[in-house]
Amino acid sequence: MTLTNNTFIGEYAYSLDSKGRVNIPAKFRQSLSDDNEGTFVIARGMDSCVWVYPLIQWKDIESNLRNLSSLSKINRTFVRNTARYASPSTYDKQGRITLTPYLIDYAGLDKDVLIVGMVNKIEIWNPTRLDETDKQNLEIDPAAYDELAKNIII
Amino acid sequence: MTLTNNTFIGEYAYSLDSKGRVNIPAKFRQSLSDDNEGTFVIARGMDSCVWVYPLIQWKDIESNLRNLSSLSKINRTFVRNTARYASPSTYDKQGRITLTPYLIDYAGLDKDVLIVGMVNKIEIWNPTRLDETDKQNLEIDPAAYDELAKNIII
DNA sequence: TAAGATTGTGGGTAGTTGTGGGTAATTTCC
DNA sequence: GGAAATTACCCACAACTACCCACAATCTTA
Repeated sequence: MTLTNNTFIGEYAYSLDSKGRVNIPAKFRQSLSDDNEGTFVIARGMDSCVWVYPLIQWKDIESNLRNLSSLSKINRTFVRNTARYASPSTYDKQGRITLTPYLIDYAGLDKDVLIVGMVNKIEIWNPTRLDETDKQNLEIDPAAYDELAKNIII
Repeated sequence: MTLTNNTFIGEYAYSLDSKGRVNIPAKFRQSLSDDNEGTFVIARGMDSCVWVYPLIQWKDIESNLRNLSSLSKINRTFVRNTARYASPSTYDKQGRITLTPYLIDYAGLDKDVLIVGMVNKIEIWNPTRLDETDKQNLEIDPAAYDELAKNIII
């Protein structure tokens, strides 16, 4: 059974090896469409985690960045912050991608990691940090939920 | 694995040797399309860094500059500042380009340099200066920044 | 339930990449 | 025109990365 292409849901506990490699869950790989050529782009998440995009999804982001003129300082800063920590990573025959030392450090990753499907992308977390983040987010402003409700039906 | 042509992302710590040469990361070179003939154009960045364009990208910029009328003073200044410090540089068999003394001095480059992919061009930084620039940019208007992110990041 | 297939994890090896330096060709200056 | 300085090209080594193989655990299927 295959869900929609390039769509990721669910949570998996995997491990990061000494060479900085993590497995991408088989279900996620199966969901990848062929035009991704088995490649993801890893980037710095807005939370304390690593974001993993399917290549074609990232290309969308890239073409938006390409249209920002470097004459404007805020554009330069934005492009730099986004592109700087990103890098493509093709999975090997075992289904693993290699993370960069910077991102491993940024997300505080150790041997045990959690892989979380975020629908259009994947997040890689240190389990402890995800717990902490969850706790902080428990007190979300109900008004914010009402705002969300306007945009999504569940 | 093939990313989009002439597109650069990621950050690399490399070194500038005594002859003014810096390596262009292998991934960046692989992304260069053949019509660039292994040539980049180095120019003075708007921040305190060196900008490195693929040749064909630079030709685009040139034709844009050509269309700026010299009747306007700001146009004259802009064209002059852009063209004056630019020069082509073909990489050698080891993948290195040679920087001009002026640009090395302008960017304050020492032995250790950071190479940053900026999607359509490459930046070469003195790590210390990039840190400082990062800190200054923290005071950028967050609302304007979020506005950018809203339109781009998925 | 048992056999086979698939999936996750660890490690070895060959090829690639980054860095330093040497030599020949070219340019500059007197 | 010739010497000095600069530039371009080439070679060699060390570190790293990507690829490959092997095994164990899990899931699937008969």
